[in-house]
Amino acid sequence: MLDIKLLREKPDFVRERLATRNAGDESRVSEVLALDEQRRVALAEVEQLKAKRNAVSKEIGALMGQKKIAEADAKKAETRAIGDRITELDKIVAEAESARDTLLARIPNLPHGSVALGKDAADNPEIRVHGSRPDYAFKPLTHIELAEKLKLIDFARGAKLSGSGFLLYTGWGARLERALINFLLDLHTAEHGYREVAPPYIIGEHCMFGVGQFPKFKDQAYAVQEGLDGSTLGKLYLLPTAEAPVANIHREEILPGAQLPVRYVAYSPCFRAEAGAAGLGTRGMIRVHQFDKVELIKIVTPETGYDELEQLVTNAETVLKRLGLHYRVINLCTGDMGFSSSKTYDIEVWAPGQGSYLEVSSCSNCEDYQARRMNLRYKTEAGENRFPHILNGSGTALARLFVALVETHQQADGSVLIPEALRPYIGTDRISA
RNA sequence: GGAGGGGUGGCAGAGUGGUCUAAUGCGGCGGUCUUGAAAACCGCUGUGGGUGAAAGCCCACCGGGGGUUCGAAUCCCUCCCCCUCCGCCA
Repeated sequence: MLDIKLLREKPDFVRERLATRNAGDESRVSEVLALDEQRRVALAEVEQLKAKRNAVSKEIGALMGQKKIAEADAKKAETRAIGDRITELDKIVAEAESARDTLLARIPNLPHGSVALGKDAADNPEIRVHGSRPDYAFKPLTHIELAEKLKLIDFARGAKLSGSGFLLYTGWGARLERALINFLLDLHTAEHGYREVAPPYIIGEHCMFGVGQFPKFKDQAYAVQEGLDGSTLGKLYLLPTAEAPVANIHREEILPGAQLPVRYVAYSPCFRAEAGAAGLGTRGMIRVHQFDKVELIKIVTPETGYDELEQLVTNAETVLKRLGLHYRVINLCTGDMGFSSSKTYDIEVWAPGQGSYLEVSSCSNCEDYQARRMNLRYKTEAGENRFPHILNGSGTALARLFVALVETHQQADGSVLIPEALRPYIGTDRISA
C-alpha cells in the first residue's frame, strides 16, 4: 500500500513512477485523492460536532447529578439533532475511506529510481553471469527423459492422483528433492545467518492481502473450505509461497529497532492455480501446481534495505554456485516487476536439456509497501514508529532447480553425477538406472 | 461435535451507564538527593487520524464489526481469538 500522504504531497511524482510500469495505474491517483478530500471534509465537520456533543453530554451528567431534570431534558433534546447529523457524517467518512483504501490497495508499488525503464521481459538488463553453458559430447536429454529413465518422477501416476500439473517423485527423485531442501536450509541458516521457521501451509486471507497477493491475484490462489460447508470458503488459502505467512509473522507489531534486521528462511510447498498461465499443461516440471521452495525473508530498516537486497541475491546465488550450475542474474525492468516490489532481481539457471534459462529465484525489496499493508512497524532509537523494508527472495525454487541439476550433470551413460555439496545429503555420488 | 470460562495500557489487574481525563501495582524513562549506587520522593510513560509553520487544539481506540442512549470499557446483537473439560482423531 502506498502512503496516502505521499499521494497528497507529490501526486505528480507518484503518477510518473506508476506510469513506468506501463499498467495504467497512474490514472487512479486522482480518484484516490478525490475520495481522500471527501473524507477529510466530512471528517473535519463530524469531529467538531463530536467535540460539541461530548461537552454537552458532560453538562447533562452534571445536571443529572444536581437533580435538575428539566434542564437536562432540554439539553438532551437539543443534542439529539447533533447525534443524527453525526451518524450521517460518520457514514460518509466511512464510505469515502473504504472506497479510497479499496482503490489504494489495487495500486502497485513504485519502482525504485535505479530500476531500468522498460516494457516487458525483453527489456530486462542482465547484471552478471556465472559460469558458461556446458558442452556435451552427446545430445543432452531433457529432464523428462532423464526422470523417466532414472525413475525419478512418475508423471503419469502424478497426474492420475491429482491431474495435470502435479508430480509424483519416486525413489532417487524423492530423495534428491529432500536432499535439496535440507541442503538449502542448512546453507542459509549455518552460513548466511537466517533463522529457520516452518509456517502453516494454509493461511488466512489477511496474510495474502499483507504481501499484496490479494485483492488483485485472488483468482490465482487455491481457496480451501471445511468439508462441504461453503460458508467457510474465502477465509483460508493454500500458500502460493512461504513469503505470504513468513513476511506476516510480525504483522501488527511494533518491533524494537534493536531487533532488526530479522532474517527468516522457510521451506514450504507452494500451490498455484496458474489460471491462464502459458506453459501450463506442458509435460514436465517447469510449470506445475505444486512445487517446493526455500524462501528467504528479511525485515530491515529503510537505510539498509538495498544493501540487504544485494546480499539476499548473493545468498541465493551461492546455492547455484555450490551445485555447479551456470546462471545469470537479471534486473526486472519497470514494466516486468511484480505488484508489491520496488526492485527485483531474477536468477535464471541454465537448463541444457531445455536449451534455455529457467527462473529459479526472484529477489525483491518491497520497501515499506507490504509493511504498511500489514501494519508492521519498528521503533527507532528516537522513539518514532516507522515502517520497515520487507524483502523476499527464493533461495531457491525447487522443481526447476531439480531440472537444471539433472540436465546439467547428466553423463554420456545416462546417469546423473551429484555435485560434491549435495552428496552428504543424498548419500550417493551418482544416480544411475 | 458438545459443555463451560475468558479477551482492559509493556505486564499484572480494578472498573457493570455520567469528572473514566481508565484506579492501583510492577516495569521503563527523566529528575531531586548521593562521592557513586541503592532506597525514598517527584514527574513522564500507548496507537492512529484531523487541523496547524509550530506550539497546540480536537477526534477515535478497553478483541473486530454493528446497535441502544444526550452519553458505552460498562447494556444488546454478531463475528473472531484464547483457555478448561468431554467426545472423535494423527
